[in-house]
Amino acid sequence: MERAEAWAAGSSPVHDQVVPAGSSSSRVIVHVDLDCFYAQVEMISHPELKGKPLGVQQKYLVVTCNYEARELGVKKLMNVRDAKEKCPQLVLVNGEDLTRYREMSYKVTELLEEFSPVVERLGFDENFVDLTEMVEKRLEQLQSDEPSALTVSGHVYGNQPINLHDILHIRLLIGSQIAAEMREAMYNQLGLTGCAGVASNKLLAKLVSGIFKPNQQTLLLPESSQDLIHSLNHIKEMPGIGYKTTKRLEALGISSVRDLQTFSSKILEKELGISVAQRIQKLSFGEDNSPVTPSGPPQSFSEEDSFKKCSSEVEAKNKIEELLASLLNRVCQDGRKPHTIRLIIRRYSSEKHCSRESRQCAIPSHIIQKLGIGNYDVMTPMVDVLMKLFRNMVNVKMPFHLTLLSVCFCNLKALNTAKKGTIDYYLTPSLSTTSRSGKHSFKMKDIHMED
DNA sequence: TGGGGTTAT
DNA sequence: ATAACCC
Repeated sequence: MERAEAWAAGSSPVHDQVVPAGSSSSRVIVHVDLDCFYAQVEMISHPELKGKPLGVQQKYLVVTCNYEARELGVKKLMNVRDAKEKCPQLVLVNGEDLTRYREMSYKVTELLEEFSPVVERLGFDENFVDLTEMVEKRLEQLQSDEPSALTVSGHVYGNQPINLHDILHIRLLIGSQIAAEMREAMYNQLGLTGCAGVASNKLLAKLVSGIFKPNQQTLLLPESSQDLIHSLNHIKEMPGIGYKTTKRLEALGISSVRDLQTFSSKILEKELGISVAQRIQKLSFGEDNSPVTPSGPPQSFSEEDSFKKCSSEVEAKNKIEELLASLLNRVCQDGRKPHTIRLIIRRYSSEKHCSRESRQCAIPSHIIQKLGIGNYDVMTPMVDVLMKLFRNMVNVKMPFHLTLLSVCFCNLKALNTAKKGTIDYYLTPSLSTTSRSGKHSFKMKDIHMED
C-alpha cells in the first residue's frame, strides 16, 4: 500500500522536504460548491418535497432544480414552459426572495471560516479556502504511526497514483482530508451537501471540483493539470473568460484552450490589452496566482425586480418603495451603515444587449444617523433621494419603458463615524451598547471604529 | 434569462 | 458610471 512505500523509503518523507513558508508556489486551495443550492434550501424548509422533482422559479425561469428533476430532463435556467413540458410532475417553488438562501449561504461561509479564516465567496453557493497554512500545521504534527494518516479522501483526478515521497502530493492529500471534514461539517451542522475540489490554485480547484458531481470531491495532482485544462471543450468554459472575451477570442480564431496557449502573446496583448491578455493566457496553461481574498461582510446590498413593463413615475415609485423597505431591513440587521445609494434601471430594447444605467449619490448624513433601528422616518426622505436619481436618468415628461429597477446600498462603514469621547458617540443609538444586534454576527475583528 | 454579487477602468 | 467577470 501507499504507506508501506513511505516506510520503505527509509526516513520519513513528510518531514524531510520543507517548502518555505510564504512561498507563492505550492499552495493548497479548496473550492467548495454546494449541490443545487436553492433547491437544497427549499427541501430543508419543506421536507415533504424531498424525493420529488423540484424546481426553483424566478419569474418565468427555473433557475435551479434538484437531481430528481435533472434526471427527468430539467436544466438550470430553463423556461418554465419547457420544464413543465419535459417534466409535468415538476414541483415549482418561488425563489425570487433570496433571504433564506443568503442566510444559509453565510452560514456555510462562517462554517468554513472556522477551519481557516481565508475564505472567499463566489456567488451564494461557492467558496474558496486557502488551506496552505492549515496543511502545514498538520504536517508538523503528523504522527507517522497512524495508519490512516496518509490516505487520500475522495477521488483523484485521472486516477493518478499518489507519490508519498513527493511533498506536493502529501500536502494536497492532507488538503483532501480537510475538504472531507468540511463537507462532513456542512452536512452535520447545516444539512447541506456539496462538492469540493482540491488543487494548487483557485482555477484548478474550481475546475476539478466539478468532475464528480453531486456530493463528491476530487483532488488534482500537479502532473494532471494539463489533462484537466485540455478536457475543456471551449475557452468559454474557462472561469475568467466571459461572454465578451470569448467573442473577441473567437474573432481571432481562438476557440480551444490549446489555441489560446499557442497564440502570439504580442498580438493578444494588442487586441485585449496587456492585463486581460496576460491573465487569460496564463489561465490557459492552468496558471493562476490570484490569492484567495477573504470576502468578509458584503460590500453592498441590493434588491432588484424585473418586469415586463413600467412606464409611469408612480409605478416606479411604488416598486422603489418595495425594494427600499426590504433593503432597510437588511441594513438594519447588518449593523453597518451605507453611505452611498444607487438606483439602477434597465430600459426596454428589442436588441440583445440589455445594458443597465445607474445614478448614485451620497446618503445625507442626517438620514444615515437614523438608520439601524426601527425606520419608518427614513423611508420618506430616502424615497425622495431615489426619485431624484430616477428623474435624473429618466425624462418623465417623455414616454419610457423600463424592465428592471434595482436599489443598491454600498460604501458601508462600521457603525458610524462617531469618535469616542465626543457628544455624538454617547448620543448615537446602539453605538455604546452590546457588541452587535445583527443576526449573523460578523466576527469581532470586523467591528472597529472609523476615525 | 433571475436576482443577486465583485473588481477594474 | 460603466463594463467586465462570477454564481
